[in-house]
Amino acid sequence: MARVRMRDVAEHAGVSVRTVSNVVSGYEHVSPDTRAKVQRSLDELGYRMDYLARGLRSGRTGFIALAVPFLAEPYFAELAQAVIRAAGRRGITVLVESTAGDSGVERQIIEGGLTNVADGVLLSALTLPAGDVAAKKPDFPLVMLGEHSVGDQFPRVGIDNVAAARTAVEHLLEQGCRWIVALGRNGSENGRQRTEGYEQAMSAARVRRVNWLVVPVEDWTRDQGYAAVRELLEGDGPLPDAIFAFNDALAVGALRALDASGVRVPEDVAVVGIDAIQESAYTHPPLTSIAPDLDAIAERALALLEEQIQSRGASEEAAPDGEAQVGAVVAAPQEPTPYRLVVRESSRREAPRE
Amino acid sequence: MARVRMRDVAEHAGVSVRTVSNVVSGYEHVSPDTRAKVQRSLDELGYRMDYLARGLRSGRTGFIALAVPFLAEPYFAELAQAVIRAAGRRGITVLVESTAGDSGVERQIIEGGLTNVADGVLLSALTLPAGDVAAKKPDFPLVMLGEHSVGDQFPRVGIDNVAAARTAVEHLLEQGCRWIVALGRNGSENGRQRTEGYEQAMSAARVRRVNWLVVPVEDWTRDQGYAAVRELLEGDGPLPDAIFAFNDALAVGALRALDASGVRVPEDVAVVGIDAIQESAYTHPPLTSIAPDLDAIAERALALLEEQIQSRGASEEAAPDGEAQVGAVVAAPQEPTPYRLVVRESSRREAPRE
DNA sequence: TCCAGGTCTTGCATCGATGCAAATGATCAC
DNA sequence: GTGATCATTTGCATCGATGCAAGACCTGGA
Repeated sequence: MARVRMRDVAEHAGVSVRTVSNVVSGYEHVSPDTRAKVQRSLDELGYRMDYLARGLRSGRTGFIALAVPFLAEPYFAELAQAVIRAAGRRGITVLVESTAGDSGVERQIIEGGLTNVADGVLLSALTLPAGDVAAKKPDFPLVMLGEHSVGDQFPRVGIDNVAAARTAVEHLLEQGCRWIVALGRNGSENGRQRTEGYEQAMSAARVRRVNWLVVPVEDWTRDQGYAAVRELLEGDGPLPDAIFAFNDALAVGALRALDASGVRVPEDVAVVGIDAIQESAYTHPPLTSIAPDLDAIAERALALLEEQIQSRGASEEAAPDGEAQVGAVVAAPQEPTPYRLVVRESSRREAPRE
Repeated sequence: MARVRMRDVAEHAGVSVRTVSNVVSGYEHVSPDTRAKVQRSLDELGYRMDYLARGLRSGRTGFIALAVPFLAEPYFAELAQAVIRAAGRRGITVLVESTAGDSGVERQIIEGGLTNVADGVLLSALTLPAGDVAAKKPDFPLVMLGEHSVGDQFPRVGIDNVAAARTAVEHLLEQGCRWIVALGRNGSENGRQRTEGYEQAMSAARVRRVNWLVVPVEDWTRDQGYAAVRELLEGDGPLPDAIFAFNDALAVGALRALDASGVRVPEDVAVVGIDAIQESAYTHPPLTSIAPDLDAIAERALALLEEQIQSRGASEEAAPDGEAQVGAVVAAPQEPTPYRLVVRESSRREAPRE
């Protein structure tokens, strides 16, 4: 059974190929009779659109690419799920790429490796050096997820990392914690911002500098969190009051390390994370975290991307060989998406210690 | 900057379009001179292949689709990651679909909704009724992941669910457990098989029937595991010895419920899961689980799929309007992929109780 | 009766690449 | 010198759909 093409349907129904196309695409000026007749042939032969051919001719494929560093990291998996769901509502199919934190792949994407397969790209960059994005000036629709895009050349969707970190730390301070360790500083922009939020909150609360501590890690993974806290516990000094982990994976690792050493949470050390991944409701004890609104992120990212996709179509008409004007269209800076503080046991203290 | 096409490169290099194509695709009979010249133009103009056009003409896109029920479920996320990695090694790009456990979407995929965008499909079906797959006889390359494909019409890759369940239960028996609850029976084929493995092990160990218990759930999620165990604990009877959860998500929920009720693991109740998701190494206590070899699954699934893809190309030549012969090509039943038992604290008993 | 203005339908060119087979040119054996 | 062989390069048709614009047909008003 070879493929059924529009031509086959057209012959079967006794109309032209173009008319079949009109029926399929829902063109309005088709007589009810013709439409019914064609529809019958369509069903009978089991016609299915060849998306490649349509994409080639029309310049739109109905696909977008989503690039995340590690799909196996819960946060990205949940983000991907949200994007896929939101895209489904818009009739868009998502092509998921895993860049594996390799800036080579990320760069390739920036340079348009997926253009004309995907109408646009959602990029959750991890390692990409700031300069690269700026330098490349991609000429296709692109929206950054999570990270501040340096120089704000492209729209970016995500929470305010500084504010989110500040909220988390303020919560710990409200619980009476005074000696709070920030866990997770690394080379990323995101890490820098969350560190800044931590410092703002500590500073505003007039916590003495000797009680500030920023612990570096390589990746934001459970095992790095575990290893870092393990090391912290092996020192002979007194324990901190609380740990603010830059994401939940680190927090999960921290909880495990504390548990293994018999440190009580939250009585001895309170813990807070960011992301509110599903797992965080099931840790021991359940983890307090900052919950970004993933659906809102996905929705807005797609809206922005579609905006770019449409304006691109238009601008290419207007200026066949002009400069890349994509960025300009969406010059308006985006407000950060909302987040919530989800308070669970890991940070709840009956009566502040101090 | 409009797109650079082969034609542009050809003009720039002073050769024919076909020669450019030959250089790009690595055709061997191209003189070094020409190749170098074309390559220079390619680089200079920044040529990038239009995959749609190539796919349309050649019938191969270099994409495969991976359909999983919930991408946000760690097991599927990790599976997807493994598939993406393995595909990357073969120069294949993966299109991830989330069927959301909706058999409508699954059926659509079976019926070929993605054909000629994807060269083949890897389907991890969840809800799809047995009959559907059998009835539809898809005429495109398809490999099932995880589930036994009913009637074995298509190749299927995955562990032996019965044996894996048996291994898990045998481990509990070896630890001295006698009253083991199986948690997770539901409508799925997978659930049936794991129940069977449980029964085989219990039966072989001559455990009294009164100590058998299979607890049903709707989905294999943390909250279902939590709710089911919660209910179990609220009964006034004595506690079971152990819980065998059909997957790690259920086990995580179970652990949380036990923890919340002050039941000690493994002293009071031992717990074992299946999947060995990354999270399972960080639970309280760390969870014993069955670890399928995801890389092996991904590798083999891709190998089988490529085999089908190639043989399809061939068979279409041979029999332009013949029946779907895809299934026949891979008639040889597949051996299950390997798995390991990963023993952690949740099931380790110093001295058996009984 | 004729034309304007609308609906409905169609043919042809085209998107950017590759399959096919033939043309060109070089090399070699006889 | 001549035909055969092989490497190299090319032109043309084609994959399956849509953009475009014109053609066919119908209606109602002058």
